[in-house]
Amino acid sequence: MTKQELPKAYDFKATESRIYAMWEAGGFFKPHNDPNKPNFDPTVKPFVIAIPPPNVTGELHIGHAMFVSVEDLMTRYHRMKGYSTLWIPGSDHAGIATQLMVELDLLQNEEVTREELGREKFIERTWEWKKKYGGLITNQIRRLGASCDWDRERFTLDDGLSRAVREAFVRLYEKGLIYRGPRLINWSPGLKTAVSDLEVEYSEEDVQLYYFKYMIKDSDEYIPVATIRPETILGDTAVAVHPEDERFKKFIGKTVIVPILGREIPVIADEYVSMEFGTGALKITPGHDPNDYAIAQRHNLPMISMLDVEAKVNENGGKYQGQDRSVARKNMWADMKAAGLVIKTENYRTTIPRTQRGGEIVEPMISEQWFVKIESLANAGLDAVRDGRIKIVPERFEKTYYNWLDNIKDWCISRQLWWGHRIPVWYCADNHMTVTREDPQQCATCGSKEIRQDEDVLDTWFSSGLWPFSTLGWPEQTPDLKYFYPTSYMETGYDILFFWVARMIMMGLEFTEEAPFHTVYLHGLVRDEHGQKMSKTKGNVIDPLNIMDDLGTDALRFTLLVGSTPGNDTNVGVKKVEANRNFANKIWNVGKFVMNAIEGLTTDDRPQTVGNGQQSTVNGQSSNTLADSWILAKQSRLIRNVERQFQNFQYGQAGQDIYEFIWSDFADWYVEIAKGQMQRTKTREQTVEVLARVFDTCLRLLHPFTPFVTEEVWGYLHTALRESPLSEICKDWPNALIVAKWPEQHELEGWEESKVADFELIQETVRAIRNLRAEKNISPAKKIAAQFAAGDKANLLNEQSTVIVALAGLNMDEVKFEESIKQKPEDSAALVVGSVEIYIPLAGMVDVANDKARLEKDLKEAQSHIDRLEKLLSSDFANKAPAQVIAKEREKLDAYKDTAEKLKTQLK
RNA sequence: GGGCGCUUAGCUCAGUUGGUUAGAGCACUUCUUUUACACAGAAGGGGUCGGGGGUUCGAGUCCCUCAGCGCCCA
Repeated sequence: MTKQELPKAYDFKATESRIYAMWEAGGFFKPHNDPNKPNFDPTVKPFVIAIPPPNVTGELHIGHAMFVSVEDLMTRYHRMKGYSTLWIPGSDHAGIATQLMVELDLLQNEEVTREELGREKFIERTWEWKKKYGGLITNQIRRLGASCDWDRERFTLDDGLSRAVREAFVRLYEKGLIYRGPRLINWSPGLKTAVSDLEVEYSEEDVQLYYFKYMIKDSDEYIPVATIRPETILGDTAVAVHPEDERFKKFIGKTVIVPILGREIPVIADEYVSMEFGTGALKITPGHDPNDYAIAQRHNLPMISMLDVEAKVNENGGKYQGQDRSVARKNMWADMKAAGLVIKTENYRTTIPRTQRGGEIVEPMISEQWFVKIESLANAGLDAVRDGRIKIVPERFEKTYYNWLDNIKDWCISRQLWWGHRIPVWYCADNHMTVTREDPQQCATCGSKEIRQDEDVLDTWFSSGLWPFSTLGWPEQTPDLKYFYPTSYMETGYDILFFWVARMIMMGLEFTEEAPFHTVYLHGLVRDEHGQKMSKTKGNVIDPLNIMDDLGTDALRFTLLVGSTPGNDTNVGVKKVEANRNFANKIWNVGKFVMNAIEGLTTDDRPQTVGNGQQSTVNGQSSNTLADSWILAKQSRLIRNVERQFQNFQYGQAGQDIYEFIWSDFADWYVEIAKGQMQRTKTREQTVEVLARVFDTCLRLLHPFTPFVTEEVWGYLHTALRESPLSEICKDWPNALIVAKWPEQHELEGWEESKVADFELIQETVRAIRNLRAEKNISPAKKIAAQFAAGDKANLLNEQSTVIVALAGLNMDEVKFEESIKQKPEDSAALVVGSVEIYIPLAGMVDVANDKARLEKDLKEAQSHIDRLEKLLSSDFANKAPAQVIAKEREKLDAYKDTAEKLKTQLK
């Protein structure tokens, strides 16, 4: 495509997939220094991120778009900085989610259940399903521009990662950190599996509180008890009261009768019981309540399970056996009412535990499960953050992290599922356990060949916890592991700090004796434009795929990255994305302008005086125009700011600053001035050079945010330059922006401040005239006259006359710059900008009263500043503030005084 | 009950070593299709930074306190 044919608007649809394919084919996503290659240099610093693996069953949602945007930004930045950069992609097997999805699929399409199919066949089918649909999410991640090394893609159920899981389990077991036993766990009756504490969510709900009588044995007296779950009376093994409770003290040690069942249980005293809540007496059901479980352990009470795996009443429930827990509740309460044991019911609001998936009520149950002894692991995890080996950004989450690990309980890692890593434990007929890395042929204890493997699989998070090193080949000491581990950043949402980050830290420290990363960066959650959580039922879900279709990937990425701060939630609405689509278009069009400028150059444009002009242009000296110097100084400041912000993880602010510079400084001012400068032979080439260099730097700075449009435009820029008299500029450029060097910071050279100040005076002057034109409704086409009384700024203004004339729409032949004007011109409007007076002759258009009002308004404002500053400078401020700050304020005061004087003269 | 966060222009948000009557995008008003861009340009209106107190020469920015909203943990 030649440049003349470039469309007026940026066409992201025709660009994105082509650019992505170019990057991938070019091998740009791979670390430039690869330990598996012969020319490997171990001294080159790597930068590594392991992707938070999305569920293999998943489809892209806005949360994925967020983490991909942030991680790709980090990756691209470090790649441009010269690190050997590796972003490892992959997905996890998502035990429950995937199994459910395949089960549903089988049921709907073949009317066959998992059980009918059998375990082996079912797993085969799940693998088939994974192969068919597993690529969906990774392709969607590609669409976001993710620059990860797809050759190193991993899946938690891969052979290598499965070996890592096996190794980890056996090591922990051998160390005594894994045990099996009956414990109270969270049971999901629908899924018929244990779930971890973290997979339980609590919701506030309205329920009934049931009051009833616990009859004292051989007596008419009773203890009133309140419960929200009357059916669990079937599993009661005690009634507890507070030891100081005057109402019930006398019953302590006595026996009460379990309603309907007639079992005899003791009345015990425990300080846990709240005298204020309910009736002040508590029924104890250790088999189905965590608090009761703890009390029962203190008092050596028996534990009764009264529910089966489907949450139906079991053989311990007498006549209610076989009834669902909710049915049993109704029947039980009716029977108790008939028996005269019911006192009352009332409405009550409490938190109900529900499963993350499905939302059914979780049943605490005593069950035989596998656990990781967490205390020593947790302590190691705490130390790593406390002593700074791992830094969490933003810092406040360190407190959350400590708090969680300080109170952590043993981790239930077994799941009664089929899809996952099967627990590497075998049992013989005598129940000897054999725990090995390789599948055993016989029992390690008795040699029996009759062995069977444990039916359970491991929690998906168990394998995810190994992710930063299992993906690099652990437990093998592969070249990748040696060079790329520990990884650099762990970037993810704060909502999985516990689920995943903490577990990775614990596992990393345990198995590699190193922190798996030195920095944890947590981003916020994405909400809708009014801060509401996105949900399908609310209908406020933003689908990133639709957004990318409509507005482009760069626009989506920029929206997610800018305007948010680490760890804070971000509101995203289509309006914002549209604004950023416009920004991409701005880049495109500025690019078109710069390329046209380059192509318009011929070797004849090279003035004799410039000679080795390149040098003088970049450092803003000598032959540069004021505008050249100004834009270079501003850009230099931008680079320093962006660098500082990247170091502090202030990506949003960095993006905003770049946006601001490109749009407000470069496009709105420099480009407009460049149009004039390019008309004069003397400045033509240097102007094009500044345009090219500044724009090149802009594209580099912006590339990690909006990779597609910047890569595309930079390609055109590169080509245009190469074929121009300015080809020297791009002699060191690589083939693609993605691997171009990140702009270097330059120290201030001393000239910047005054050039910027001078230019700003020009800007204010232009604005003042434009303002007047707008006020007077002067047609933009009409060139007007102007007279300047500029005092010591007369020279400056005179030098910049072409700029002022062009931007303010003046007629060069009717413009005069003087130090002062003796006679105020008749019939003209007067403006005051700092110490500069401007007279615009407006034959017939002058509205004396109106002008006076405007001048008076200006004077009032200047006067209020003068008053304020005089007060300030006569206060303690003048003694205590730093000299620089005082000087600055004094200068301001002088300027305002000057302005006020000029205004007063006008008003005479 | 403990912890954390938020409260800045009509809306959504920036504002990280405290420096002096606060910025952006969208929305709004007026003008302009000027050969990079109407997914644009120019000009303009709009807030004193939730309330109160304190530290300081100086606070949106630090401290205390109150209120509202949200999140996490128990």
